[in-house]
Amino acid sequence: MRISTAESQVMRALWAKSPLSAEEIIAALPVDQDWADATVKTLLNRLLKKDAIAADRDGRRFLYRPLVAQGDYVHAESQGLLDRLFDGRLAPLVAHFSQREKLSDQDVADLRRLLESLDDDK
Amino acid sequence: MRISTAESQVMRALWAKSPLSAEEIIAALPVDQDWADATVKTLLNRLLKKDAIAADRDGRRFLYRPLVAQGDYVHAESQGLLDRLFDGRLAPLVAHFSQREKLSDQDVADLRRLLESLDDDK
DNA sequence: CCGGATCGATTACGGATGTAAACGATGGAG
DNA sequence: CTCCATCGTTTACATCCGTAATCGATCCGG
Repeated sequence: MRISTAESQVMRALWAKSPLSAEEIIAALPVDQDWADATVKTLLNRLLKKDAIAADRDGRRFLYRPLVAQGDYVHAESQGLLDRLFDGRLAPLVAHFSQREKLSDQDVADLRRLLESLDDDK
Repeated sequence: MRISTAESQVMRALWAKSPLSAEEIIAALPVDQDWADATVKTLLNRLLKKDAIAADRDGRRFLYRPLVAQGDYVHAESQGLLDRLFDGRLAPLVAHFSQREKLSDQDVADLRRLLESLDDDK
């Protein structure tokens, strides 16, 4: 059962902090993403139906929490993109970005550190 | 106007080689992706309507060629994923992969080379 | 010159998605 | 006790997507 992009915004909020009430989730969404409350309610219900989240009653309201691990979702999505666009491999994606948008110094530094830590493992 | 995942398979074929006739495109699609001919025709028409490709008459048939540059598409998709899942930054994605599936030696080597070439630019 | 094969164009159709209003239960204010 | 505000639930609806059948024009073999 797939999590759509709109739904992923809700998951995002829950992955950042949970459990949260519907109201809190609405508040936690990016400002530029201004959905009607009803819209978020719909997304919550769809996620419930997909067993991507669970709801625990807390008085008259519910507190929601993720059932799908962020890592699993992120991995599936990322791998899907790599498969579709980069023959499933990571380096070409990084290469792509290094040519288009210059990588930020921050990114380069992070990547460098990452590779070093890989060395250490060996 | 967005290019869907199914449509992107067709684009993939055209980016690899163009112009191609519908028949050639069908042949060029991955074997595991066995669509009815009619399906590919539909996708071609949708892509035409979206101005993602163009068709030039060649006798009784058409030869199709991409109008959208592969780089542009790839960039939009990739950036979208990064924005949705990694706060728009690249390093966290790489970090993610380095934790889950071990990066292949190939990938690591490629990344290392990439970073070195970035150094050279400076 | 005719009928079948072949193209592209048109139409179909169920399910997912984005977006949201309407409805029904219920708890709290007065 | 009653009525409104507030939740979650149900229903709505246009569009997109995946998948494909059908239709109409046209070319080729006989």
